Amino acid sequence: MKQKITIKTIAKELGVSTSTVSKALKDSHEISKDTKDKIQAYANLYNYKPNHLALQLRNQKTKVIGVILPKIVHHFFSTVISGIEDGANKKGYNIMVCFSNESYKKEVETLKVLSNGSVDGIILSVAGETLENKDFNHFKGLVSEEIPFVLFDRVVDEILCDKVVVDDVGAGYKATQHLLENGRKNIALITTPNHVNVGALRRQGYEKALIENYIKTDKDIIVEVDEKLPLKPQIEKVFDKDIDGIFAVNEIYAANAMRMAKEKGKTVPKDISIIGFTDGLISEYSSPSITTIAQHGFTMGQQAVDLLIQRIENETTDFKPKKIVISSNLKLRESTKTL
Amino acid sequence: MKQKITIKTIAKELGVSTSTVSKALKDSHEISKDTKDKIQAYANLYNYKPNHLALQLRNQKTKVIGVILPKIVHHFFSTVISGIEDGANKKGYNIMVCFSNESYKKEVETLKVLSNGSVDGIILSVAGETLENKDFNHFKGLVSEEIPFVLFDRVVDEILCDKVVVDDVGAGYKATQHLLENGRKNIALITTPNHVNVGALRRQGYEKALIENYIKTDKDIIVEVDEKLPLKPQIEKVFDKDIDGIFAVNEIYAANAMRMAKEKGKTVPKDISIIGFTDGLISEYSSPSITTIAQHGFTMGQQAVDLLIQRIENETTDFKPKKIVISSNLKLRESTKTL
DNA sequence: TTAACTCACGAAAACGGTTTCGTGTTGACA
DNA sequence: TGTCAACACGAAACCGTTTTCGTGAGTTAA
Repeated sequence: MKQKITIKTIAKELGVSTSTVSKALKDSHEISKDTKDKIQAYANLYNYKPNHLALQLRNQKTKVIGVILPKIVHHFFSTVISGIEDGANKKGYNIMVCFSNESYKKEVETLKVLSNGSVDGIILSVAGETLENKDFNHFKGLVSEEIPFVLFDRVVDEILCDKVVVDDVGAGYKATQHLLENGRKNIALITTPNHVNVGALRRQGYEKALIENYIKTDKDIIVEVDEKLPLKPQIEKVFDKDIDGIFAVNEIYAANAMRMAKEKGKTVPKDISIIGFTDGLISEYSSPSITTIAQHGFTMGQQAVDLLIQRIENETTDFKPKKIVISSNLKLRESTKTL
Repeated sequence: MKQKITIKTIAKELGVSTSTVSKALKDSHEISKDTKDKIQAYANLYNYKPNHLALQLRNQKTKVIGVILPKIVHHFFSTVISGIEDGANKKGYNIMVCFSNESYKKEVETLKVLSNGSVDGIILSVAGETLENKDFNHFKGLVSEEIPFVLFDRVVDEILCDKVVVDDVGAGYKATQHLLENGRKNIALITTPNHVNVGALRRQGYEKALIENYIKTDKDIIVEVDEKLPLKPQIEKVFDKDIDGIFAVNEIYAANAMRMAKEKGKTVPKDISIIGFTDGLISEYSSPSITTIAQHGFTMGQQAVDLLIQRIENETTDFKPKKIVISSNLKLRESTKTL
């Protein structure tokens, strides 16, 4: 890289002190117009840019926000990033994005790297493996160092920090209720293992809706997908039973359920209604298109970053963690159309 | 944030100089075992972490790579990010991700922010508006400052820097050829306006294949989609003509074409074959699933970051820009199945 | 006994800025 | 003519770390 021009070079060239240059560039009243003009002209000519690192060191802040996600090639998470970036940008922050790839080890390492002063605060959604392990010491460390820290979507209740989540129970309830209102009685649930808390919460909503409608939950039509095994046979299982509705806790499961329905000679939504989660492109473009719960990822990202920046800038007097619950809503499409 | 422990605090507490602390923490032979033990124990106890900013300032390098993309909620781009992050991580770099949102102005601003020393190098895919404007001065500025800079996918030939692209012409050719081999004769093209160079290149491949097969290109069955107008009617237009194949230059266009085919009472792939671009989830989960050109975004990201890091670390003797062409390949699915 | 050498550590500069606190020179006013 | 304020600028400290170059004390060999 070319040798960058610094305040020192300008000072030397123009025979003034660095303080004068610094002040002149900030248009300080302390400096005479003549000198200011001369310095500013020189700076412009040589395209002077203040070195960000030096400023960061002096100001003890980086104006950078660290974001750690389990994965990126995923509609919901990329939408959230988009919201975070938008919110951050409006307040003059940049974002540094890292991925845990659902791995506990990588999450710990990444957190360590980011917490050494590279960023002013961190936004994170917990890796799958970490949720499984239930080892949250790395988060506790962060909190005790008082580094501003916001969890979103996949959160851990026992960590005392700001959080942004969707109303997963309510969403599961709404989805199931919608199927029930469509006259469906035997509603299968395709969900994640219980340690993934969002899955567990959505399941609670599902069960709540069933109970309110005096329907017994039937373990045989509930699948807890094991991500390590092939998806298809696991989903196929529920089709052995007599079902007329499916609630899947994410888009991929929903799309696969739909495909399986077709293979089994069932028509959607005539024979069977399907509802998914996450309003992604698959749901929109599949045919029939899939009714889903919209998660408002963009909003979540914005809210998360707003919370974080509040912590960063307020030198908060109020230490009580805040929790924002984003309400989700149903996006009606063809897969649950009443005939 | 809690007051961080620094080398200075340690030095003061232990009554030694900062240089001694620094050396002790690096296990320097200059320091006696006793002193080292004492200092290291203290550092561990108080969880000392060296301040990254100070190191960056001293070493004049950040170990951070800036990435600027037109958008993120997009399968291809998120895949590329994933590849970049992977490659960067392996070499000990982090990535700072920003978005131009297809806007020229934001691209210029973001570039300015990143080029003030916050990053060691930049990877970028050009914003749509910039391609339209053809104003590339901000890139030229970067290059003349000799900041390591890699363009990918949406590149500008006149900028002298490393580049990573897919073989768009070849891909367009392969796609069209495949349709021709399926016995299709009247192949529509749904593409972007010509200023988006990837669209233009894919079109070249399309035309080349037609010419080689002695088929006249018919302007009436080529749509240049205007992103500012609703997509559907623009696609509908080609269905007025007698077509039996469609090559769409991206996934969204392909999915919409498929939907329109259905609306028009045409069966895919019996009446009409459809082929898309970008191997995303829509193509995989649509039904019938859509044959596409796989773009290998992950590989592109890795290659781009490898090129960049070479530039950053080699203090390159060889100033000649490199261009890597990633060859794409056909992913056969149902939408072009021969019956 | 003295020169030479090793050991263990400290002082200071450097990275690129900002900011506080002088300070020498004017000019105005009593 | 003496006093004081305003003006325009510079010196130096500071942010946290690394690194070069001393340097004093102790040890060894001549």
